[in-house]
Amino acid sequence: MQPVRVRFAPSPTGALHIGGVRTALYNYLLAKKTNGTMILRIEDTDQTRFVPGAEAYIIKSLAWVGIKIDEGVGQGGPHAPYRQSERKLLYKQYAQKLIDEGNAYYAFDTEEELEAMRNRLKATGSSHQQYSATTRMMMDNSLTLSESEVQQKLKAGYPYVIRLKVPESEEISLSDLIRGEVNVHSSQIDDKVLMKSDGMPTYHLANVVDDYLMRITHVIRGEEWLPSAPLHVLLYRFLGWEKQMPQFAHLPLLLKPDGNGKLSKRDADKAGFPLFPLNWVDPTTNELSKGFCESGYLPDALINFLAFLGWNPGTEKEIFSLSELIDAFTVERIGKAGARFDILKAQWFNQQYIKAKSNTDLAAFLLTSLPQGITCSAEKAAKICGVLKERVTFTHDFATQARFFFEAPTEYDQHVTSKKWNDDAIRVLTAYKQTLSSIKELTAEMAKTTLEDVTTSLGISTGKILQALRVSITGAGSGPDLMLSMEIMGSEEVVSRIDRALSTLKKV
RNA sequence: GGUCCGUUCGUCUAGGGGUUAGGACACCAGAUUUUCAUUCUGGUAACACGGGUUCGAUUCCCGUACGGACUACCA
Repeated sequence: MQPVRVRFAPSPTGALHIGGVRTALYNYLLAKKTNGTMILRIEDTDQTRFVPGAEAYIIKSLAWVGIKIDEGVGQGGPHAPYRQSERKLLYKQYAQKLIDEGNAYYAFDTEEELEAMRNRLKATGSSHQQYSATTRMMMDNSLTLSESEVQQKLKAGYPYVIRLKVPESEEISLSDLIRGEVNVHSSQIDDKVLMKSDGMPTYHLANVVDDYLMRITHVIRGEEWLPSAPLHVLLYRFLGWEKQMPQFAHLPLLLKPDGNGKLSKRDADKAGFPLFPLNWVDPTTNELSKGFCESGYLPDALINFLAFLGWNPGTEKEIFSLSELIDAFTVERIGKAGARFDILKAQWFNQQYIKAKSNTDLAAFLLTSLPQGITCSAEKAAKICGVLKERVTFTHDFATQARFFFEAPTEYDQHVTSKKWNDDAIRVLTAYKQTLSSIKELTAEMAKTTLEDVTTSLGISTGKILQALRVSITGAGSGPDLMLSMEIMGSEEVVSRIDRALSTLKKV
């Protein structure tokens, strides 16, 4: 396949939704697969929705998940600037061309007039209340006004927009890489605003102009854009760019985990899972949106999970690194139907990726989240992670599950003590700690054989007292391999903990 | 309401005119583990419905239902 030029084009209105991350990912996969170019374009043509920090957040998020931008905001490139607000002047000439050639027109209608038009139409029972071929001649625009009236209004500084003059009756078809042929009748499309009264283009114009200028070959975006795709086709045609029109691929949506509808932040909050790559604090409301990163997910796991929401390689392999995804990816294998977001599956992927990491890599997660005042060598942290990794789902689980390595228990699980703390246990532990105290370098193997020696000499089965030993050392009834844990703690610590348990739990 | 898009186990999905409709997550059971977790083995569970086309349709066509997106001077 020829190298593609694809773009991810979010608008900086807040945190980057996970669906956006998936869109970016699919773009990226195709770009890398074909040795092409991944472009980041910021679509900030709506100045009223601009949110400070959002752009930086988007860039940071993409970097975190491992999506590298070849060209675009924060990166530069031959088609700079990549921020639409900075390209403002560019769009005007194309709008002008459309007007000059009779494919667009000025419209001076006020908001009230538009509203009145809609109400009028609604009252007559019209199926759609749009500014279109059937209504445009009743409105205040350069189609109904005389040339001199128009010039006069423009000179006088009347606010105006530029609207596309959509053909009255024509079948518009486009071929979508995922959905095949899609046909829409032009009568269903309204005369969309191309240039707003503040001089900014709308998405429709800006997106077509920029995709053309930036030589975009494939537009991969969410399904919510499918209804306006025919409009874009029209724009390419009127601008004379039909031959350079990119291929379209409209991605299926990410759906709510239960029930139906587009996945939203509300659903995520309700179900208690993150919906954004990184934590995000809304600058105006101060509201925190949780990120996958801070919630203990590994970027590779997230990517793997996301890639499989709407795409699959057609084999039974499920664990794919980013570079394996690049190799396996094809647009043909993207599905058509929306995919529910199942956080349990994401957790499973995360677990798999954590288990696959080396102990030394994992140690970083423990080391960085150790409570104040606790120190731990990298070597010891790696050992701890080694015994813990099979039982961990999130990166922060290391710190919580490793607690007992650093802090002797102050209380003991009553369920265990009430059942397992008995005379036999006390006899074994008393003898065991004595033997242990003579051992300098305790290994798991030694811990085990010594324990067996003690129990057999006392005629008590090891299994009967093991829970008591665990609770005396960790305070809990369950945890990682006890002997290995004892090795990591060292005999001195183990002995003192058994001692302490013996004195606090003496009578039951 | 209108337009467009979609519909295989609870979820993500494979498949495709004749299959015991496959896998994964979740769930359940058993085994391993002195605990929990892991791991292993097994199990429950799906082609939305109705018409065609066909010797035969889950697969192709048409409807219906249901779901979703869109319907702004937002993207």
